[in-house]
Amino acid sequence: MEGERDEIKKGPWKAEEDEVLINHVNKYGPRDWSSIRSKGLLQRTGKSCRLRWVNKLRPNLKNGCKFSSEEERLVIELQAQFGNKWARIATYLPGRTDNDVKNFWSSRQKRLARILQTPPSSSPSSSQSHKNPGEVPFLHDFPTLEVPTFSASMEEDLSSKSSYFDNSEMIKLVGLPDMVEPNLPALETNLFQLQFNHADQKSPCMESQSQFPFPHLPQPQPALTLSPESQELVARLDDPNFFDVFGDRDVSQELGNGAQLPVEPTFFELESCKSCGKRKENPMTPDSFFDDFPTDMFDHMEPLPSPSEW
DNA sequence: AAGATATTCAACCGCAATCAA
DNA sequence: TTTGATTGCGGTTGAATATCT
Repeated sequence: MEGERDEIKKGPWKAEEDEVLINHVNKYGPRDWSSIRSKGLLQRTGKSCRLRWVNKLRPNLKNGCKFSSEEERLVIELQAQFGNKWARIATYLPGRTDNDVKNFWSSRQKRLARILQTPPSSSPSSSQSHKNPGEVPFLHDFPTLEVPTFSASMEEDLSSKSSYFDNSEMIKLVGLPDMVEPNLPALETNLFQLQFNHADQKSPCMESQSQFPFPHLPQPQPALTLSPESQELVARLDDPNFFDVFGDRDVSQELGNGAQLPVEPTFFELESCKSCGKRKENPMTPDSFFDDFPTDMFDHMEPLPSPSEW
């Protein structure tokens, strides 16, 4: 039985603990984390101390500040390039930690998964409204496929997301039964790249939104090629019927209000970070481009042909 | 107003790399 | 060279909060 003095404290940090940690860093610098406990300053592990410092106490952190559109774009591009190398990606985002990036990506993936998932027909009490009840369910009833061979970059991308999507989940999300490369994140990345390329060419809005200097990114790898099926899917972005793939749900509700067409760069409203902590009060700020489709763009869509005809 | 559901985010864990003795 | 300690990273969890019905 160890005395209370030797017990390791876990859980949320108190202000007093933060203070002790900050004092330690001021004295000795951000190192020797284990000595904090060995000196009896805190009952936290060195690991915990380091994490606290890196994620919350370090100066110049954008704590509580939602990712700007520029940051979102960067994360998406960098993730496509580096995979889930959050620490590396975070180095491109001043004031953001690997944990921030990781959390951003994780919640984003969950949201996408939810959006792309067809509501189970067995849940009529689902919170989704149904404008066209009984319409073609797009994303279910597909057989679970083995993950096929990908290009190198795609393999990495896919394997690195194993915790987010298992194979069958991935297939479901992509919803392309005979798609050779059922890689949603990669596909999404391509969609984004299309958008941003589009924006760069057509709109001055994006420029005006780049209000702070981000490092120049290495060129995205051309290995992110899509299968013909994927390319067709991407090409359908300009097709007003494209989002019929979401089936009969009232997607617009899920996608949020104030949305605009993705090809118009104005869908990214750069959120000010000056008053961090108010982020919830800016519903116009998108988390992803999916949030920025117009709420009524799904109102006049016709069902796509059955996926088997794609 | 209340319960259900979704989202966010802080913090933990395990593992690997690095360092120092 | 080995070994134990430390550090860093990515994945995961769960509580708090927000949103929806």
